[in-house]
Amino acid sequence: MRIESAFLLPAHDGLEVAKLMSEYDFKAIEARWQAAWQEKNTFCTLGPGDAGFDASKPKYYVLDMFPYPSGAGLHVGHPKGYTATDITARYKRHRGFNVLHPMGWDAFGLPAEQYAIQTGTHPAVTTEANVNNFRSQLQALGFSYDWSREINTTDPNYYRWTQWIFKQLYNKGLAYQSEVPVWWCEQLGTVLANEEVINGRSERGSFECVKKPLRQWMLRITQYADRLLADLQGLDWPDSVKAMQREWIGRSEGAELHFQPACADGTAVGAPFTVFTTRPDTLFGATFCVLSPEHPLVDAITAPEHAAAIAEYRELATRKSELERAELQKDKTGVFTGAYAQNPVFPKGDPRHLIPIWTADYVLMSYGTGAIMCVPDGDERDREFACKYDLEIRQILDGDKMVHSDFLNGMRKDESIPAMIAWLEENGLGTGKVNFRLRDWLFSRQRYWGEPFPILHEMNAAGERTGTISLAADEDLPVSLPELDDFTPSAGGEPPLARATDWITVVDQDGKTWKREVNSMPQWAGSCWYYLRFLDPHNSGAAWDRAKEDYWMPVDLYVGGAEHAVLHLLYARFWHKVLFDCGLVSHSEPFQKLVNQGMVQSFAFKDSRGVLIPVNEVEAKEDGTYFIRESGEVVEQLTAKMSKALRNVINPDDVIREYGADTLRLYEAFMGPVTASAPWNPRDLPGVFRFLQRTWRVFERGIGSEENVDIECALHRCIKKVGGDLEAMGYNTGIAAMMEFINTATKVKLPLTSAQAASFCILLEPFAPHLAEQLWCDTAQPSELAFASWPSFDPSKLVADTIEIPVQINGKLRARAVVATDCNRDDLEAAARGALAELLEGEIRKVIVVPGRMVNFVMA
RNA sequence: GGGGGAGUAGCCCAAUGGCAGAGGCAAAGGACUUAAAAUCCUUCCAGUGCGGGUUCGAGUCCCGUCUCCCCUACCA
Repeated sequence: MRIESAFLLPAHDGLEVAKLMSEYDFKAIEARWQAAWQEKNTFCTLGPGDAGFDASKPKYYVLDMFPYPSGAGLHVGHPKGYTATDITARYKRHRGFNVLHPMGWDAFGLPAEQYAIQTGTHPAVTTEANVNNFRSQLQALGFSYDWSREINTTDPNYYRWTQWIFKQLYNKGLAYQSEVPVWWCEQLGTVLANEEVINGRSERGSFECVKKPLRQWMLRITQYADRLLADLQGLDWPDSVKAMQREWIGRSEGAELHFQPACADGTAVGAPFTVFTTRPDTLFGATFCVLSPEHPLVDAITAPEHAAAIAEYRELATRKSELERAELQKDKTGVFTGAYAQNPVFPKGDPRHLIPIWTADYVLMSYGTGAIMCVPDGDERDREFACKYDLEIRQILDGDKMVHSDFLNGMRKDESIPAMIAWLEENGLGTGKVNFRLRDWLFSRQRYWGEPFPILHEMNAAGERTGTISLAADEDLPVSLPELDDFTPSAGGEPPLARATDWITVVDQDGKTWKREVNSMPQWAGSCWYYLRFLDPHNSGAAWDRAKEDYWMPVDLYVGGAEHAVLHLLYARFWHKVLFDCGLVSHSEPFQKLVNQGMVQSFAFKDSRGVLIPVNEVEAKEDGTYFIRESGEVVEQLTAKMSKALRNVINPDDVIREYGADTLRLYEAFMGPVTASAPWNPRDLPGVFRFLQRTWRVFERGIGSEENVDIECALHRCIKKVGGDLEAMGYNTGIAAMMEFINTATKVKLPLTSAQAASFCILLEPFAPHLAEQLWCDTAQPSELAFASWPSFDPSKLVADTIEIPVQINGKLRARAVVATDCNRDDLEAAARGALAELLEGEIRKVIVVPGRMVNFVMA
């Protein structure tokens, strides 16, 4: 692209510059308008309490999942979602909404801390540099964020309120300390939440994790399990995300029942144990029980002659990491304890009364009660185990009917389960019970770069904790992070905050000594409520103003990646419900509509052995196949995630440099439906770039005084289509409609009228705002483009006077009839008969006439 | 094993149950040009993974089946 010297004139001479330009110079245009938006605070949003705020207008809160500002900067996946929300935000402004469209930084987290450990650079320094980089990258894309509302979770003025919300949780009894077996990751030097451990490895870094008992802070999310489940129903969320949350909460109905352990001779030994089952009605078929190796009762009931074998098995199980357990998959192992359980449905002396108790690691201590009753006739896993160890299999099911089950015989499960629960409760043997997979949320980490807890532990004279806890007073918030220069865990495995000896010790007015909590909050804390802080980001007296919350909430559109389907979205819903119960927010759910944008993938190449080859080692042949440059070996093209190793990462800065931000935005939106994943295909970029160029050329013709009917019809079709598509987030088809219009205008070779130009600029603005602003300015439109009313379309201009209607016989196209557009049923049928003529000889059974659409004759 | 989603032209992708094609890429031809690039114009191509069903009419709805992607998994 040629740069003329005129382009270098300052922005305020823009009108003159535009006249000198002969080509679409995106660089000058984008720089100019980004500066203008910033200077004029175009996208600064007023809210309740602000002077000039118009409360009569409807509101629209459109939110992106705010990013973690990584050192790698933005990649082209980020703008896919951000472009979608920006298009919608800009569209809603044209529709007269007060639009809240903010951006911020989820900036606490591990990478900055690990970088600090390696280099000594303070995480705050790294974070600030990364944030500055992210901000300028986002601004280069021309997003209409209200930057005056920018927030950063690591800002003490922000985490002050994160701590304040924690206090509300604590005061409601939802935060507690517990010595729990937790996932400990040696490499990361911290504990992790269940959700952060996948197959025994850390989600971040994929390091091995082990279970270890430690004193930790927990949040009672389980208390909200039922509501978190039930309220999913009213949300406009993807089914997949709802399904994932449902599974994660894992509600299952069944019963708990109690078994008395006994020796081989039937004498009771040890305390009764409880099992959870979804099929208590299969108790007549229970032929053994299994306790998890970690179950506390195992030692107590093990018969002496089995003690050695049991000890060895338990030792093996504890050493086996969760990873190994998962890898061994279905290969079940177990050991007999030598003890028996009394099956209460059979009398003493009945050979079916005593059933052996085994221990096996396919039963997990972390689910249910850590003990199960086994019904090999009903459960596949139990059957497999029974077969392997030659345990009894007793039939209780015939098809879907119960058999050999006394009072349950002949019933289906919908009758037999309640019947059995009633019987159990009557006899004091068990109760109906709802069980959840959801565990309480492990809420503490052993990190520096996180929110400190507003917690003080009382110390006695000997320097020991008394167990009394007090909360930091509201006026003492924030509890700021102390300065450190060593971020590694301190001696004795204490978190890095334990190194800040001055910071830790607090002496109160009475001279009593307290020590600060040295754990910190997990990264999720800040993202649990950031959407509320955006409403009132500079409020120093409260987390948010209630009137502002009342006006803006809930979030109308929330866009982000599917990877947050359970973690962030479940935690945020939990906090929001707690805030709702505290009377601090007006709705029980924060995010009304959720959309997961698809992944932007990239091409990769695979050789004949299946090895992935970096993109820069591959060249294309003329016939469209690919080969390795050095060896000449032909490789297969496939779609993969972008990764440094494959060298197929696309940097948005490069795209902006070559084609401009408008082209990048347009391409991201044109790739396909916003929810679909698709590979970044550099060959498609010139297509959208050409569209912008053609648009530029159409406007280069200047403004015409005469209204051309073809252009006018095409424009009204375009207005209708783009508006409808934007309501449905059909960005790709909306762009196609604008291309259609520009193609028509290009062919007609006449200038647009001023009104036509204005309408088209408004349609274009959400997608390619810089170019739209320039054209708006060049055609001397009054008012401000960003808030110009969306044009309306004239239905009479949408269609021609006559249309061609397909005429079918038995659903097959046989002729066409040209009729007036507003042709009625009878006239249409007559015209159709005329078009078919002699083909209609024979019995006509039925005639289907759809005015404006088609005619179908059903013939014998 | 369970759950979610997708299969339409050489490729990406459109089609309130109503003529399979809006748009883009690629390809071919032409105009312009000394030439090339750019630009403009024109053209080419599938019957919708497969098998049934409902319907006057199915890419679209229902049943079955195959393939691919994502999530999840001894959850009792």
